[in-house]
Amino acid sequence: MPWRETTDPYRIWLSEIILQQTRVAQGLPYYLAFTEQYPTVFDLANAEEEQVLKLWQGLGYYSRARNLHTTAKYIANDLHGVFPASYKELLKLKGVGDYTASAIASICYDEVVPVVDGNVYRVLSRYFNISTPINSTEGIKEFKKVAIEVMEQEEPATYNQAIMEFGALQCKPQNPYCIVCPLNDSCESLQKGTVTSLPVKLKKLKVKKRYFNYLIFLVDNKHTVIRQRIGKGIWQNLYEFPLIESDNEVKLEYVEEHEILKESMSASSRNVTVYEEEFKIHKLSHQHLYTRFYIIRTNKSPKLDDSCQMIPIDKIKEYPVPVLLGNFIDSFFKV
DNA sequence: AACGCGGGGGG
DNA sequence: CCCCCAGCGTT
Repeated sequence: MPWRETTDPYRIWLSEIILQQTRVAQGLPYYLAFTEQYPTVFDLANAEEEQVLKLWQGLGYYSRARNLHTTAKYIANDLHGVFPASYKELLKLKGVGDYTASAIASICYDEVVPVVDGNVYRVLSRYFNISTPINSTEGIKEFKKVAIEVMEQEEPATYNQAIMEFGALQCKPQNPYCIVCPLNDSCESLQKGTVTSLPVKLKKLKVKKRYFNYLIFLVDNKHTVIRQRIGKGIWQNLYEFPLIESDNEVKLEYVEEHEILKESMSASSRNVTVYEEEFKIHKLSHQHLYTRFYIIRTNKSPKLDDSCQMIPIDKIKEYPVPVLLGNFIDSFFKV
């Protein structure tokens, strides 16, 4: 892995942000793209947020990209490009929490601070047979304490990366091959037969259903309308098409009668069709989006509020969009 | 202390 | 269908 070949704090920081809640296989191409496009923290700081989000497109948890950019500007402009060099100071950076601060401090500055990520929770909970839920306040404190106690003092960078890799390759979530594990003679959960039930994690959230009705304007077959998502919620600062969200499935008439469409132009000057009757169900970890796309062909410029902008269709790929819309754009516009 | 936040991959 | 992933910020 390329981030194992450097101790440049910029690259270690970048790799750790990308890898938060993200598998190495998914994050690696993004790491390569970011280091290519932005070789230094100054290059990243000088970019527009929209460009950063575009390069981040598809990786999810977009607050990571926004915080990444904010922190890059802070380090480039206020700290003159010099990263904080301790766990305590790193922790103050936006988007850098306990795990990431420990990772950077140990890998770049040889500080003896343990990383406690999903892998480490699993290894420690099994080896010491600890059933405290890893996502409870108590569990977080308990595992951090244990991690500090058992941490090797000599090579913190190697130790931290090793215990994570041990969790990823040997002490795997499913079907760990304990018979060949080098720790099997002292692993408490293996002795007690609790390996498959550890680590303990508290309840999962209920998934919410939402209905997204996207309006795809085709003005003279050359322009379309998009707007940026603002405020709270999913996909903050990414772009999307004008959206009618509803509590339930709606019919074509509902969309045609909706004020967004009614006020945009007269019914006689447009033609509304459904792209695909079948819902496109986009699954996020906490909500399912039942999505339909409505194609609105017209020769007149629609009157929409100031948050919307009309753009040439051949420029649509320059805007950061969620995967759901990226897939639609690929299949519908074929650009 | 609980919740919101993406998307992909494996069993 | 489920769970998990080199977690963090907000409420």
